[in-house]
Order: sequence, then structure tokens, then C-alpha cells
Amino acid sequence: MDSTRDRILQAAFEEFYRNGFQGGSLSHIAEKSGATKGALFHYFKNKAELGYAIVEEVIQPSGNERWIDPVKKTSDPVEAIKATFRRNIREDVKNIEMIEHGCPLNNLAQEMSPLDEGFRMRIERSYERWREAIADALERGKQRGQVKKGVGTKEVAALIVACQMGIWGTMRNTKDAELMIQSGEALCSYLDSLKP
Amino acid sequence: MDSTRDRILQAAFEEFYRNGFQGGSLSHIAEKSGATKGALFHYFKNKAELGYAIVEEVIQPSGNERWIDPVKKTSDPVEAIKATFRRNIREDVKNIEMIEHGCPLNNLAQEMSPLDEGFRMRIERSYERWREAIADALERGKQRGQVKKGVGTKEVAALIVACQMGIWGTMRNTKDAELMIQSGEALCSYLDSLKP
DNA sequence: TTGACACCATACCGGCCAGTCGGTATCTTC
DNA sequence: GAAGATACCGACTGGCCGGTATGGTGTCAA
Repeated sequence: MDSTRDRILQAAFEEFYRNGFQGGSLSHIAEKSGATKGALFHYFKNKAELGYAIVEEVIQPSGNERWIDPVKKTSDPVEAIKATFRRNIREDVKNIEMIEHGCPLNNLAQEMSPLDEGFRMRIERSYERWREAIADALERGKQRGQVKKGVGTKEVAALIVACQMGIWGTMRNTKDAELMIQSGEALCSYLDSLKP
Repeated sequence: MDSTRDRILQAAFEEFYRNGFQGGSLSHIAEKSGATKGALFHYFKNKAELGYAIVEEVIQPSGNERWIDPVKKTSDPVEAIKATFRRNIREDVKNIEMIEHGCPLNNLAQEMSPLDEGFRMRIERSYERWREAIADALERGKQRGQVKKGVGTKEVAALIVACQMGIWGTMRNTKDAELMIQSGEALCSYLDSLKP
């Protein structure tokens, strides 16, 4: 589908990704999408609603695919999490946009969570689902003897998600691919330490 | 000292901390500091320079005191890092401002690094100094037999700093003190795994 | 044929913002 | 005590922004 609504959504995602939500301009979005402000306000009742739609329709599906699904489907959680981080780091290190602007969900979280409850709720729901998926996978791994008995799966899941936010956030101002790979490998060593 | 310049700096820190740099208003800052726009532009040649001054004169000294000095002075790095995290988590969990708005340096980093090279440089320098301090301390600990031989001190330092960014960033949109304590404890377990 | 409605275009508005500028008061220096 | 520098003051400006009002056009049901 290449409907007007979709084009606006895509242009808005890029505008906000590059300039932040507050810094992004609806006029620019209309222009870039080839539509007009009339069209924009026809589909989204204000700037915030457009932002919410981006979280739910653009960012969340991509996040699920990149981060959550691979963990949900696995039969070996530690290896799956390691592989997911390694793969996503490898991909993003090659992606100049990602190096410059980091993780779109994290960006919105940092900028808008304290200012707008609608954003906070939606973003928090995304991260919570991710934490749950990791904790569940680790719990299953525990029962299979792939994860140490003493490991607090909820705590570890919280830390792993925090690590992702931190690693991607760091890249945003170091612009240093090497550092990202290093911290990724350190995280993998940590994950190995969870094995029996 | 309670000079006009200091009052402006303090008011600006709070305004930007609460509303972000782009969202913060110079008029509000002038008003809140009891000065005027004339005074503000007398001391800072534009909004960006005011932001830079905040990084260097307000945020960095506090960050050194809270995070870097305790690690530099220690004779047991792993325990010092654990204690620093525990203490800062304990402090910030009780601080409603911190829960709502997270780490001031991280906020500025996420918002401004991709948009303004002056911010990026200054912020990156802060984080780099911190990573160095941790890596040095771990290296010293290694020679004293307090840290495993196989540990990559640079990699671990990068991960630890990323964890701080992630944990404080998470708190900002969960507003959940328990989660912060949990991830902090998971980090402490990880740090213990670095011991021989 | 007509009315209703989704879809979009365009001109426009009030408000806020960063930054300017002419002016004044006080303090330093010679 | 003249002259300059420093420390402010506050009205003002031009520009951009989010949002609106209004009207046009194509489609489809009655």
C-alpha cells in the first residue's frame, strides 16, 4: 500500500527520527510526503496522535521482528539473545542512519516519556513486552537446564533491555562502531555467565 | 556565589532538564532566574553556548563527584563500582525529579548529539573519561588479583557505562523504582562474575 | 439528480521563540 | 572627574510552528 496516509506516516517517522518529535515540523512532513497539511490533519487529529501512530504502526512492528520474535521462538534462550544482539549490532553498524540517530523507540522514550503520558504508556508497553519475552525465554531455559538455577530471570531481563538502550544510546554520541561491538561482546560474555 | 550568571545557569539547567534543550525557553529561564533576556545574552552568546556551559559547569562536576571520583580512588574496583551503583540508585529512587527526568547528561546526549557537534563533543568527552576511569580501575584490580585475567577491561567498561545509561533511561519511562533496583542488582551479579 | 461523505488543497491565524538593540547605571582606571 | 568598560534592562522583530476554516473534487448510495 502506498496510500496518502502511509506516505505521511513514513515521512513523519523520518522527520521525527532525524529531528526529534518536538523539533520535527508538520509542514516539512506534509511537504516531504507529497501531501499537504489538509491531508495530514484529515488522518491525524494533532501532532501527538501522529506520534502515537508512528510508535504503534511503524516502530513496534519493526521492533517485534528484530528483537522479540527471535527470542520468543527459540529453544536456547542465551544463544538466541546473543545471536540477536550480534546480528542487530552487525546490521546497525553498517547503517549510517542508525549510527547517527540510534534506536527510534529509545529516542522517543527519552524525549517524550516525561512530557506526554500517551507516549510514555505506549513506549513502556513495548519495552515491557520485550522484558517479558526475555524473562519467559530464560525461565524456559532454566527448566531445560540451559540457565543456572540461581538466575533471577526478571532482573536479568531488565538488565538486558537496559543494555540495549545503553549500547544504542552510546553509539549515538560516540558514532564509534568499534565501541558498540566491544560492549556487545562484553554483554555476550555476561550472557554466557548465566549458563550452568 | 550567587551571581546573576550563576542564577541563569541554574535556572537554565532546570528548564532544560524538565523540558529538553529544544523545548526549553530562554524567556522562561530569564524569568525564573530573576534576570532578563538582556542579562542572559550578555553572558551567553546564544542558546547553544548556554547549553555547553551547563554541560561543563553544572553536569560534569556533579557527574565526576557521583560516578568517577569513587572509582578513581578505590583499591577494590569491583566493589567500588557496585557500591557506586547501589548508592546512586538508592539516592535517585528517592528523588522524584530524577525518576521523572532521568540522567541530565544522558538526556542531553540523546537529544542533542545528532543535531549539534558542540554538544556531541563535550558529552562524549564526559563519557569517555568515565569509561577510562573504570577501565583503569579494573586494570589495576587485575594486577592485584581482584579481577579475572581473561576480562577485557575496555569492553567491560563500555558495557558498564552503557548499563548506567540504559538503567536511568528505563526509569524515565517506567517510573518504576523496583525495576531500577532489580536491574541494578543484576548488574552487581554481573560485576561479581568478573572476580576470580 | 441529489445529497452525503471521504479525501484533500490552500490560505490564513495567533502564539511563541531566539535573538537584537538602544539605552542606563555602576564600577575601573588613569 | 573624564572616559571607557562592564553589567544589566526590556521592548521589539521576523520567522516558524501547530492548528483551523473553507472550499473543491471524486465516489457512491438513494
